[in-house]
Amino acid sequence: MKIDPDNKADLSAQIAEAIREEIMAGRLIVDERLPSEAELADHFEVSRPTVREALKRLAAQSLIRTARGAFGGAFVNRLSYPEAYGQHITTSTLLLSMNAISFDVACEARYALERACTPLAAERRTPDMLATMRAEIHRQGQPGLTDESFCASDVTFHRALVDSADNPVLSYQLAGAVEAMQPLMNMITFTARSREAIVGFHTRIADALERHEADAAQTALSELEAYTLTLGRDVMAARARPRKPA
Amino acid sequence: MKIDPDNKADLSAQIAEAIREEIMAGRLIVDERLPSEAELADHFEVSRPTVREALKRLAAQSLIRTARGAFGGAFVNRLSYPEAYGQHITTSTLLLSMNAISFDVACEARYALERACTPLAAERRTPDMLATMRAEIHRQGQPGLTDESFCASDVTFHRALVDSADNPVLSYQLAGAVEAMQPLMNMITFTARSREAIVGFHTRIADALERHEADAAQTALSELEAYTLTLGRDVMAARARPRKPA
DNA sequence: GCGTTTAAATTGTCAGACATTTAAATGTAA
DNA sequence: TTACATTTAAATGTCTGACAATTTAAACGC
Repeated sequence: MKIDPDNKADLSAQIAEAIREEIMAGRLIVDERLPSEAELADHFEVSRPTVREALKRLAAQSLIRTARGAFGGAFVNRLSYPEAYGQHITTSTLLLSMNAISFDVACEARYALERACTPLAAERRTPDMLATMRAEIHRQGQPGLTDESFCASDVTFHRALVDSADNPVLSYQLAGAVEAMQPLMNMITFTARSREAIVGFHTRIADALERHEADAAQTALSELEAYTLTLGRDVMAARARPRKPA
Repeated sequence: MKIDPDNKADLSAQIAEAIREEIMAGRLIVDERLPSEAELADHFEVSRPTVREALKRLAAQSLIRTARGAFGGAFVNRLSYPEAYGQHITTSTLLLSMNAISFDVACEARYALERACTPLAAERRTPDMLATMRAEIHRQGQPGLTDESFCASDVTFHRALVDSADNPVLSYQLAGAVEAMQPLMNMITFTARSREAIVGFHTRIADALERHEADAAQTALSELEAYTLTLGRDVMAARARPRKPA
């Protein structure tokens, strides 16, 4: 780890990249301690603040963690699921919100991925997960619920559906697709009738999973997708129309 | 954006988090310029190096970009697909390599997600994408190919399959699942016979997509999954057995 | 009017210092 | 000997002040 040519880019970025590659390649393993900031500064022939900026970059990606005090320092961090979830959700959300992704495209991706989980979920769903889904369905039927709370409950329901597949890698990958849709969904006004319809779909999905019927669950999911699409399209059409209606 | 209580955590982490929330909430919009480092230091009542560490954290997540010179500064960055891809792949790869994820679990997730793309890919596949798949299949049949190159070609083939669904959000989400498997796949020794089998599955998939037959493609994918699983299990079993066989 | 120069603003980097935290080593008393 | 308090050393966290490099806009000269 001593590559630093006559590059023009920021030194801190180069140093961060050099260390990152060491970690990605497995040459720095989990919980291994990096040299101290002073030693790194000496090694790369830069000042300590520059090294620190590089380390902060790595810390922001959860690649390292730091500890103060004697025998402290920077350590290669074991990327935990919560950390990975958080980063994935952040990235996915920003990607969708900043790139004018159409509601249709995001919706299609989300439901396609969720359907992928359904066969596994139908096979492995636990009473616990079913109870979570039922609870959220019940919450979604409450009259006083705000649109935002309804959306949040919707996310919780779908996450339970995904988690029912009992595959942490799948849950991780899906987290981005499901959570990133929330800002888009939050723009929708859920009327009493549309809520009723959605609760109906959710109930069909939960029922199907309970009976281990993957196909029925997939069908319900597809119909929910189609229904969501119509709700979203109305919103997007209204948004595209700048002339405000009185 | 002026929240900084008597928290114990690093100031640079707090400041980064405060700015990150502004961006995520949309209160700082794309291409908007942040205050200069000096102004931020003044605002948060910290020194400039501390502010800089915070900004580097954000830059590492592609949330901001910086420009030098007059009228330079830090700007909210529009997260591009390549940047999002890169971050997602990094995170996914590390998550798998550092958490003792079983080959089975990773494999199951990957193929479940790929099957989710198949119906769309069968509908929308372009001659271009088919040509890419055929080219990779041809490469995979070359005799002199190293295991690593075979793996790389495998990834390219599967990415073409995913991209055929013509949904950038789907491609982005899948990138993590497909690419992160590569280190695991690289541990496998692909014999001539296993390569022949895999090429056979790939050909069946490409043929099915060409004929717009989603079901046939999914079936082939499932069989490929099962076959990959047996290959992977052999490797993992050998790894788990420390007594070296002469 | 146009090209050149100058100035100003801003990030990038450096040096050195002090503050804070942590764990090990040491010392002390029951 | 054991338990507890103190010291010490190593490391990160933070600050101050300065200079370098870069980029744009304005001033200037022709």
